[in-house]
Amino acid sequence: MATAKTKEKFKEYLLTKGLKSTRQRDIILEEFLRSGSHLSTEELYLRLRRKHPGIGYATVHRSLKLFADCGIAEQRHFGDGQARYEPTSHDEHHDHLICLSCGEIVEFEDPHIEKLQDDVANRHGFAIEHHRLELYGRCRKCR
Amino acid sequence: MATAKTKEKFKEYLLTKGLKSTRQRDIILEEFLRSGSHLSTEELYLRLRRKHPGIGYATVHRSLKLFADCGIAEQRHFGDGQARYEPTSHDEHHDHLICLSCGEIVEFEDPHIEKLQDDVANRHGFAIEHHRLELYGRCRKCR
DNA sequence: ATTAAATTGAAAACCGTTTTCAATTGAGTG
DNA sequence: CACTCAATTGAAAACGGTTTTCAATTTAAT
Repeated sequence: MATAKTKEKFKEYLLTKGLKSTRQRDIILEEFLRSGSHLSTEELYLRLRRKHPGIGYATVHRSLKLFADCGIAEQRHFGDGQARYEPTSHDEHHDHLICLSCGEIVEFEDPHIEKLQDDVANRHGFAIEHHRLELYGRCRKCR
Repeated sequence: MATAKTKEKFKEYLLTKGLKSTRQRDIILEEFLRSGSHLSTEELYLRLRRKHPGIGYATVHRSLKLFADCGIAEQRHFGDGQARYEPTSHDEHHDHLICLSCGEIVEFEDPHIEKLQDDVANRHGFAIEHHRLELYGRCRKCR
């Protein structure tokens, strides 16, 4: 858990951009890192409200965007029409399995697939910046 | 171009559901099939308006959903926040390369990748219903 | 023709996201 | 420690794509 390092990186980012370190940002980042992956803005906002009723939705929203700009979070879109954020993992890039029944989201890595994707891109003359691979179905419990 | 067959399938679908065949639906389906892939509701609506100014946005929207329910169209979401529809292809399943500069969308097939996806799903006990693979980057012209 | 149900177009509602704005706070400066 | 000024905040409004509502119209079966 590189929580300290992540906070460091965020502080660094704020400095270089002339932005300010605030109580709210600290609290939101803390909760974001504690709460695990794939949270929507709404979900994070609701969690925060338990202990910090003063923090507004807009601030949560803006903080998540900041985290993404800074590189410590990534925005994702699964099929349900709302943005979700996950802390940037410093391991291998990963993709997602999503259960259509219970909503569970499982991460996986497969370098072999990544390689084949690069091949496809090359074949079409594309310079890939990022990709998205999601497998939707029923998890072991739900089927 | 299995246009006739597609129209047939749609008529069939309307019948079995007790829905009605209308002038508007005919026109919208015609234009949808003529216009090629990956159109948003808005885009299709604008095209239609040229020759058929009477047709409303809501009707285009509802027709596209009907087409999807019927199985002759599929809804997609690429990164730009609006739904796009493409006629269901009866060939191999395909995925997409999307150019971040010009918005061009190229289709590709790769059975090898599909196979590896199935392997991943099995490993995690998932029964896959569908998947989504999109490669975002710059196309040959744009880079 | 008659009828009942489905469909239509315009406008309003919806919902997640983003912006506005006045009040507050953070962090350098004298 | 004030002081200042830009950045930030929370509430509410605006936004943009999607979906629904509703009265009028059309369809298809009688």
